Amino acid sequence: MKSEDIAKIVGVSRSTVSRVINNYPDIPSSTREKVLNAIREYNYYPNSSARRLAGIKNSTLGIFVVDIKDNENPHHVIKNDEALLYDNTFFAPFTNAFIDQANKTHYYVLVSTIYSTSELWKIHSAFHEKRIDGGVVIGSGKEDYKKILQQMKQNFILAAVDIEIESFNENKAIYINTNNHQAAYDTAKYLIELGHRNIGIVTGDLGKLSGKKRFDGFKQALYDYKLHLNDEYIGYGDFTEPSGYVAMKKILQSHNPPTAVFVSNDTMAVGAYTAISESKLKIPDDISIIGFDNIKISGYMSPPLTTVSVSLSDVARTTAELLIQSVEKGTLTPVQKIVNASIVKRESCKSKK
Amino acid sequence: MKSEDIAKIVGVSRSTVSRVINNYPDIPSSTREKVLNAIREYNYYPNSSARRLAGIKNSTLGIFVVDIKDNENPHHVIKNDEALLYDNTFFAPFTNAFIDQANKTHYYVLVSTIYSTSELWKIHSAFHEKRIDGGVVIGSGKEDYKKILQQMKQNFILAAVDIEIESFNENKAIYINTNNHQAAYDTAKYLIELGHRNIGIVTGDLGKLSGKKRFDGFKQALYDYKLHLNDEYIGYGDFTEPSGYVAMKKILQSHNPPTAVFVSNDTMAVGAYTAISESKLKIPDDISIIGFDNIKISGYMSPPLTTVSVSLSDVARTTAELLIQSVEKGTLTPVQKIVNASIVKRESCKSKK
DNA sequence: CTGAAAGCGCTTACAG
DNA sequence: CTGAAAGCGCTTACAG
Repeated sequence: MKSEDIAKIVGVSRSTVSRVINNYPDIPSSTREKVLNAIREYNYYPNSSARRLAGIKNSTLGIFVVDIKDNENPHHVIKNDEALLYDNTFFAPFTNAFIDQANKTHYYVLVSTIYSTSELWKIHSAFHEKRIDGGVVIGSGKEDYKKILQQMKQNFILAAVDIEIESFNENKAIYINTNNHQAAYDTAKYLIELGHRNIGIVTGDLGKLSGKKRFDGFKQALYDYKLHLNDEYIGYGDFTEPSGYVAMKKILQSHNPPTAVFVSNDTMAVGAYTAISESKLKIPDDISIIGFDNIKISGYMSPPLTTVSVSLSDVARTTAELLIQSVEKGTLTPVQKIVNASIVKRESCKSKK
Repeated sequence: MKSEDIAKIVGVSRSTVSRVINNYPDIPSSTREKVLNAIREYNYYPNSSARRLAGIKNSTLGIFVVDIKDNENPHHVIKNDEALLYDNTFFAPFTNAFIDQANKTHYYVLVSTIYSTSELWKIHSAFHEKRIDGGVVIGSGKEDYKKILQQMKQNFILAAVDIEIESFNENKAIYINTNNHQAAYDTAKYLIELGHRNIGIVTGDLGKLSGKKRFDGFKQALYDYKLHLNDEYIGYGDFTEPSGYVAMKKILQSHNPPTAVFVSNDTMAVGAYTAISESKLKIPDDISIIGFDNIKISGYMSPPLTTVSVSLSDVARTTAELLIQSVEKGTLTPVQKIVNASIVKRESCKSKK
């Protein structure tokens, strides 16, 4: 069944069929109705490739979930396949919310996962082969993002979530970042206001914007409140659960361990909880913990974890909207958007007064 | 940049360029090299729509995640947007593993979410518009699946995961189901072998294959072991957390509450835990609980939940493989595949001897 | 081994 | 208001 068949059935030309499909105005409603009826009756759907070729947009957006661990420190690598993105509490909510938002506006979405630098071609091929009208990259580090930009033609409609940029003016794209600095600042401030003075941090992957900003915001708060950050109180993690465990272990070996620790994401907080319990310490009586991300597990930990909530679905919706706006317009409108986050108070922090 | 441009640069015809792209044999390696070099140098990617139109397959698979709650009992409906698929512990791992597997074989994947019967057209349109070469439906109930089949042309390559079928011979497709009956049977057997005699169940959505089979397998085990299933020990849930809470509350109101309960999925077990703790009962001392699905949270509950693990990523990989096999062959090979599951013993079950 | 040409199923100026 | 025709960028018999 092609448009010509419909045309014959109704007794008009392909042009006319095409015009009603594309909602051209000057069609008498009687003709329109006849065509529409035939389309319904014969269950006709226009071939999307032919439409694309003839110049109609694809109505497809791409999501590229990058989770490259090429240079990761060996002892952090979890070799088990299952430990890849499958249970990922960061990408899954984003992806789902993005798809929903796109679907609502009648866009399809193509999802690709990228586990190594050598798979970066997937992004370029999707764009260059014209499979998508626009796409979003999420989870990429700075270096990988640069590589992505290299082969990216200027007129491609690209969005980047949670990716650090050198200079906004140089690399045109739609940038969406959560206000990690401010949120981490608030986090430290919260602990300080609870009366804590010896405060530690488990950092995230400092190669990623979120890791760096959370660390910076945290330090800024200590500085503003004239508190010293003891080197012993810093544990370097990489956002994975085992790294949270290791980092917390290290912090607990301080001469005078901190009474509160900001853990840069909830996944690491799970590891940190284990380390703390192995040291026979109690949360929050001996040590207060505040996480970041408000992943689903966090509410079920014991004690339930106080954390920072960034609405990934808000971020996803915003991204989809901005992307679609540019696609409809046919040209990229570069923007930079900061999404706020807030503290979800549960039971892992205690007043020290 | 189109194939003609490359042809001119190299000094051959479009036909030849096309032949090297499509790996035709009889091309002298010198010509092949020249063309390949030009393609690389000028960063040329063939237009996917043009290729499709000309008869090359699309290399795209569709995932249709259906989560229709049209007829759901009002008090179970969670109106909050966030409660949709975003945190879904069932679909996310499947989707990710499926995408990975497809990507490995150089397939793209289009993901669509379907929240109501009126959105079912998305599936047909993706197929009819030739956006995908094959697709998988997951999460659909029996009735919705029937509706999907209605407009599905016989030659479409369709897979269905965890969907009950009336008659395998009638509706040709690739069916992948987990061995819910056997696993639920094992679950009950496990409790019985621990010495429990008063065993209850929180059922899942009985309109779904998994819900029904789990219930059936459970009943079969009791029957085989000559145990009576007390009506008071049955709580009807629908796989959502609140329904688990309500169902467990009901069970606990029995005259002589059971000492062990099989909860048909882990999400409901979370609700059940709450109900139990509100009744001042201890798991597993007062009551043993076994779940199903081994979602990520289950290991972090207190006590960690004993549950059944179906490897969703195995299921996803199998599905992708079967789908791709059919797509490559150009015609659907109907199959029915049962994937096994096994008990993950943790701390929520206790011997009664 | 390789080019010219037809064809895939649409859309859209162009002309009427 | 509407049809004939060109064109989108490929692939693939066909012929040589």
